[in-house]
Amino acid sequence: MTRKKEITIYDIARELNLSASTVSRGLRNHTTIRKDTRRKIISKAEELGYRHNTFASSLRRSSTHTIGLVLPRLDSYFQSTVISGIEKVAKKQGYSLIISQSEENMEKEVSCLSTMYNSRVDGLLFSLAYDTDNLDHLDVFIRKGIPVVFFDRVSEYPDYINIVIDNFKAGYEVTEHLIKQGCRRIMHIGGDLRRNVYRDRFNGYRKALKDHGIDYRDELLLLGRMDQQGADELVDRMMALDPLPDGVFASNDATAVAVICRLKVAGIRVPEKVCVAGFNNMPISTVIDPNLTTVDYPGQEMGEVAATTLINILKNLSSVSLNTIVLKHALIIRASSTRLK
Amino acid sequence: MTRKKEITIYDIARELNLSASTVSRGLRNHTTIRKDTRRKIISKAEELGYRHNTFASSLRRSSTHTIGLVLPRLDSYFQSTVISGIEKVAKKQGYSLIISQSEENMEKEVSCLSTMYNSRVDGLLFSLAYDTDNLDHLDVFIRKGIPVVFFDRVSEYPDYINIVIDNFKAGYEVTEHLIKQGCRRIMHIGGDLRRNVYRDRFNGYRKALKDHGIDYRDELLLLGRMDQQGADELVDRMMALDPLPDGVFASNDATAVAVICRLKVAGIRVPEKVCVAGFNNMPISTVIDPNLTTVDYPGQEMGEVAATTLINILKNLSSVSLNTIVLKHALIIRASSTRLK
DNA sequence: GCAAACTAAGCTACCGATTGCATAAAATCT
DNA sequence: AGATTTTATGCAATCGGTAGCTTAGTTTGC
Repeated sequence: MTRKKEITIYDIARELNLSASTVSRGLRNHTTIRKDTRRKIISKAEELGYRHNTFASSLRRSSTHTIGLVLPRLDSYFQSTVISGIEKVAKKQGYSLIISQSEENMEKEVSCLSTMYNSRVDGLLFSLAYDTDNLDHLDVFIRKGIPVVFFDRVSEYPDYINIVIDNFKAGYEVTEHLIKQGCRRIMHIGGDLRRNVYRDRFNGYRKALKDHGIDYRDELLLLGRMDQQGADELVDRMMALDPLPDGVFASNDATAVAVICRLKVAGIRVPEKVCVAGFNNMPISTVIDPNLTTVDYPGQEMGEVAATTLINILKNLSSVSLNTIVLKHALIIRASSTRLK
Repeated sequence: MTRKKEITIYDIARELNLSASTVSRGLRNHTTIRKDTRRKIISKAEELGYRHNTFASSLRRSSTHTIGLVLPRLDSYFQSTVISGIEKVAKKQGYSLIISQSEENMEKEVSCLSTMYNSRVDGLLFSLAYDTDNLDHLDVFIRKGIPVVFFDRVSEYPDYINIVIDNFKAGYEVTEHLIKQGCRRIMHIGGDLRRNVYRDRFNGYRKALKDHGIDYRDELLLLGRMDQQGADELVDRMMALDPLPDGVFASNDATAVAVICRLKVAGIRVPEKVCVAGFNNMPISTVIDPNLTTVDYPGQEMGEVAATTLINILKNLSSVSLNTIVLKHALIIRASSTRLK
């Protein structure tokens, strides 16, 4: 390994007959440095191939210019759109991003957070794992005054900032739409009700039923992990019902698609016999035949808003008075739930 | 913001009447520290809520325990499986991961790399943007002896380590399969031939044609961006052909799916009239009707191997003699290309 | 019983950028 | 011109951990 000596501000200072302080200030566009001195410093820095030493700087200023991101899964299209949004904003604002996945597991989540804490992130973006049931692992962040912004799977505590969509309303809209298509036995497939996204959608579903004079029935509620494997099992349980539901509102598109596929295999027609709706508006929703009714969820935008919010707090640009930011969603009606009238 | 003072090794040292060096060594399991001294140090550290200061340590040791990852896109299912693999290994090995996307654009790629360089990553994992046509931006890494491991979209230079699958063979296999299904006018849809993945698959396609006595025809080659929008345009161009091809080998599943959807809309039956095959074995491939023939591409595993390889180099565990690691792929034959015999 | 060898721990000079305070030089005022 | 302000720069301490060299204390060897 070639180990070439690093250029420091001292090297630049020596070459220009200046002090290190001046060089340091010059590189950071300090007001007290004359313009042409600054120019000289910057061009010399380039000439020598200087690179800023983040560690020395972080050590001195005890701020790292790094944002931590902890989320349930990396290998999911939805999550990746969120990350993409976060990364774009962070890059533009000059923040580094370190990422860790909890794999939907509270224990791993705790360990991710501890890594983030030890990496001294300036702030944290956070989406909860499936089974997290307390937030004690956030205490250290609070105690140190490290701001935390939740997105998507947010916390119930009012101390944190949350970026969400109106899951209750979205759930209501989907259910109401199914009712208007003539469905009366509507099944809801969701995840752990400790997670706001699932709970709120479920509550929206219940409210819509109630408002339309339909009794809620426990046997039409199916909860479980909504990933690839989980979906199969959930669909098994659905198919075991007799009679089958005449409408299905699944809390994500992957599960809705699994439902449609299974119904098709069983020779049950969608939407004539069973209307199906999903959630998230993933690319898959326009590939499945019939195309899937779903809720457009602005992942990329959510990432951007979350990152922007956090960075504004870090830069003290934002009064921390805001608590929850609600992004727009949209019900997208497609063939899987459309019965011609 | 509460700003509580950080605990340092000096605090621990004072409390235990030891020197900072001893504490530092004790925390790192140095041999010259007595076992019970070490125990005392560690328990005192926990008691006081000490956390290791990475910056001070990085500054002193000029090594960051951080891996940089630069890839074309974050909002892609395939990429996210790779990232997931990388993250798991990095976490297990105690490395932080910082991630940046080039958005398929060489200019941004250059800027990502410069960020990575300035963040002083210990090593770099790298997959090329769509239009990158030289690697000058890697020079600084080479000069500093920072190891770089390519994956998926790799470089042609022999100085770097590459993690790939055998794209040539895979392309050959797909094409040969289509030929065996009776296709004679086989279209190939791919990306920029400067990228190994596209070039190799294309060459495999050509070779298979040749080996089976079919002339290669330029009009049956369609190159372009293979993302969501790009796919639509490519499919437009395909549909303009007269006569249409009787087989299509697309270099990713998204494009293959777009092809099938368009053919279906046009009332052209798949696979009876046109056989279609994709690449990557994304979840979408089992949703499209008919299910898509494709090549299974081990994304998660590729990420794991890339990260492991890099970390082994960083730890000097690996002779750098290895140059290319080829992972297994698998042709997965499904209905979209199966004509009953 | 005393020198040699070994153990365990301490001393101190870094790593490189930052910043409050001091100071020199130049500009402005009286 | 001399006093005062302003502007531009330098000095030196600091952030917290690391590692080479020393040293005090203990064990082993003859």
